[in-house]
Amino acid sequence: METVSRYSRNREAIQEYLLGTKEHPTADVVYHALKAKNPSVSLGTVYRNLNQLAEQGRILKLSMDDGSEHFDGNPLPHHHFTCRMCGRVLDLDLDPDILKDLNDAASADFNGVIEGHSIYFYGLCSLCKK
Amino acid sequence: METVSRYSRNREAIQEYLLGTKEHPTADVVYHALKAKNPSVSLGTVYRNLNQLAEQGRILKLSMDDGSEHFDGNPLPHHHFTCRMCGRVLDLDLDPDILKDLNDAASADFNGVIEGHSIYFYGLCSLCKK
DNA sequence: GTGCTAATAGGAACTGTTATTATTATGCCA
DNA sequence: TGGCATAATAATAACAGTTCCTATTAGCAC
Repeated sequence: METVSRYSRNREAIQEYLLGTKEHPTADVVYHALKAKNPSVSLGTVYRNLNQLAEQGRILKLSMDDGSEHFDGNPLPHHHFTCRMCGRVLDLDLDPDILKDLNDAASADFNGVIEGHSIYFYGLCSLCKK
Repeated sequence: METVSRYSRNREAIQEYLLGTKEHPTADVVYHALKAKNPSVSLGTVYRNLNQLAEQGRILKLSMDDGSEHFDGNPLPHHHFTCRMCGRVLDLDLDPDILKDLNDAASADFNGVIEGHSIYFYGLCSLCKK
């Protein structure tokens, strides 16, 4: 079921929007942002393109602990933090050595193949800790 | 909004079911298992009690990467692995030292308070890797 | 340009979850 | 023990987020 993907103004706009923000918006937020510039976009289009971009590895899809999905314009492996007060999602970089140790430790007495992991940190962000 | 929780046959049955399985079922799976013994249970009751048990820390609620929620009768901190072929969720124990390093590394240049983390490993389980 | 097909808008349909309501059951206290 | 306040329940309606469907529009190879 391989489909060739043609140019699409909406898909471009979605990726641009994600690249231009440090936030990690939900599909709905992206939808409203796009709608501000082009009122005729459809929510279905936003979902289709977000998922397509994520499948192609051009953006990241984050499944948060509360079940909601957020999107991240930075496809490079990195980690995330969610504030339990305000719900904001922030980037968080980790020492690569730690991560290697982590996969090694997980593989230690596990009988399958560990290909990767997702880590979500939680707590209070700098604003909410006051 | 504190409510005292009384005894409930259904809640007991739900917890017993979770304790008696090594699987990590979804609410729906729990619902069908309970229904087999008592056809009059309602899906709403299952959700209410699963959430209540999770809030009380008597079970764990797992938000998987695909957005689905699974429940785990073992409330002690441990980690999970999801097979990308069959979708099964398995337990996975990690060296506590690694985890301490992980939180320390995350706290290093972060301005808020890191209270904890969830880690989800993925790959192929022992059955699917063949 | 013509023709093929991906992308689209709009809305219906679907899924998982929560809220509502009337009823039943638990457990305290006289 | 019986009465009472209220938690728990079953059934179902409502809801949110997401996917699916159909007719139409737009990229792009020729």
